[in-house]
Amino acid sequence: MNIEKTLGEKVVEAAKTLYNTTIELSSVSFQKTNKEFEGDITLVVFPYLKVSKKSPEETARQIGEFLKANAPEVAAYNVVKGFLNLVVTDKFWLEFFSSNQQSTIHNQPSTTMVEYSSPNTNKPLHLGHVRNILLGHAVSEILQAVGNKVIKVNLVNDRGIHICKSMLAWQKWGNGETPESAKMKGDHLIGKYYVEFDKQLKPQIAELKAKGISEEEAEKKAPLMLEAQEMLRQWEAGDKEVIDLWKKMNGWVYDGFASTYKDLGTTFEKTYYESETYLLGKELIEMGLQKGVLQRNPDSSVFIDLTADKLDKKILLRSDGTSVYMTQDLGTAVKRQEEFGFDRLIYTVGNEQDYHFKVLFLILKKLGFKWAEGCYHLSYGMVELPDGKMKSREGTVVDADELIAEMISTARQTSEELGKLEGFTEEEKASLYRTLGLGALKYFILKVDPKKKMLFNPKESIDFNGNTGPFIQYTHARIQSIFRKGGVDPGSIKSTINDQQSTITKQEKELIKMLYNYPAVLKQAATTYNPADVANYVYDLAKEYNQFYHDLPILKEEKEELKNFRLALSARVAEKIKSSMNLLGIEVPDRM
RNA sequence: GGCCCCGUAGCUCAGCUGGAUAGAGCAACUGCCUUCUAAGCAGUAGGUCGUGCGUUCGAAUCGCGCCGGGGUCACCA
Repeated sequence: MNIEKTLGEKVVEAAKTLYNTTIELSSVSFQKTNKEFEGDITLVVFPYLKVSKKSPEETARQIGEFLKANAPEVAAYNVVKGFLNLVVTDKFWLEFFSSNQQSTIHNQPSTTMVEYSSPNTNKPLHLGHVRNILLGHAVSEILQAVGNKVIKVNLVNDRGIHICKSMLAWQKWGNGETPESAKMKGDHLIGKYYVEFDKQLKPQIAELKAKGISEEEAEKKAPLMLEAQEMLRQWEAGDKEVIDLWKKMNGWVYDGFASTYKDLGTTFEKTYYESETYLLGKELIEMGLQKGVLQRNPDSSVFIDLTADKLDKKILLRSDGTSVYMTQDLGTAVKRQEEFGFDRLIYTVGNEQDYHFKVLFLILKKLGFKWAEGCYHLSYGMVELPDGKMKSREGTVVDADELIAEMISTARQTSEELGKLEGFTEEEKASLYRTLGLGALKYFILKVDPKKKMLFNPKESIDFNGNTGPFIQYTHARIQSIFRKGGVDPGSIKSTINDQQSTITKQEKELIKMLYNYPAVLKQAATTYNPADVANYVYDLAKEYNQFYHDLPILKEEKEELKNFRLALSARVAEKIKSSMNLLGIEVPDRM
């Protein structure tokens, strides 16, 4: 059931009959009719003037007349300048609605791996990570909804100098403190020592600088820094004491992350650890050298020359034979391909790494991996605060756990003020506040186009009115309330409206049209990896429903037939709100 | 400096595969709860779509230049 296609074919016929010309079906495109004109679907006739050799108005009129005579779906038409507005019959919409069919979308199912989150283990998650996690999760859900097999993976950066900093600080000043003894989440505890390290390091650097050593040099030569580097060497050498400490402290961090992931409602099929992948990729270097794709410097470091592709030269192996970030990413990608045989691999990583991924994918192609075509960098903009960027070092970060707690508490406050929760147990209330607080946060982040940077104002961004998650959740709760009041089971409403004689109101038709559009929206969101398409759709749907709800009686409608139709319509809208929101990782309550 | 991204109402964002008088929300102002949840609905006000050329019957949308903001150009990750 596809009205565009049906009418498009008729337009092709019209061109044949009226102007004796063959036009391609694919070249016929319709758009939504503007609100201020009558009609559902509009054909812009300007492109056909050359063929018709008539004025825009006359051309539109002729095609309109043809369609009205030959397409049973067209009830009427009107012409405004070169715009042919077509009114689709109520019968068509009602039949679509009562058939309860999806206007199906064709999609090549594939196996898609989505990498997201990818945290460091030396500090807790902040708002930037939240955007990453929500995006990765939502994109995974959307891809799955259109029929792909999705494998969600996380790549944890659990090794390196930054972790040694936290370890060293804890060793020196921690007095054996644990998350239990400090009553702190593990990731926050580690973060505390990471900050402590920096605090202790600063005076050392200042001291060296006072002796006339350059800033850069001072940072490297400060005693604490030397100790941290020594610790990293011991880690790489497999020193048992260091490894044990590392395992213990990472364990704390993972417990902390697990709880944040749980709050955000995401899970991973597989977690990769850099401590296990950082040596990967070296054998690719040998292969690349043999293929002549890579070159070796006199100092025996290895690089690839991408200047012909308007990129730079990139080192892939240091002169001491150790690998770099890029090498590791190459190796990890190959390993993943071997393990899962994906068709697509999506990296959810901030846009500051655009260049890195451009290079990564290009090297994979040059090494001869065909599947590199299926690699994609889901690049997203930063989250900025009113006073600028978030920087961990400067403490200008919005902590994920604190933010979540704050959203939940605001939800509680708002709910208590409104006082609609009579009969709720304390647990039910607590669960609702979570649903609402997290709904507000997730929707706030996902409604904006991923590739754009976004501004988060802690004071103003927590809103529950207007274009927000709770507004949409509220609409769902409202619908469920109707069913409760009417003692109706939404699953078993029989809408037996007689579509021969009945007409539908503007509000009803708009809702049916939106239900009709859902698959197209989903497809669009999936092909552009953009959850914001779903977010904007579900907002529009909720807004449209609220209008319908306000303007027309549902339970109070006296005609049984019409009442059932409106109940059925409400049920279908509720379903769509629920499934759309679930794609965004947002739950919808039945009461609020 | 080279390359990449962005610039739409006071604020936060839609619209961008070219189409009609550029849309929402927030903030401001005004109405609507003895009627299915007012976290709602309706309305007023707010825009030379950064700017200048160009392509086109038609440009917020495409191209080029300029201005402004951000990112990135490690044998760091």
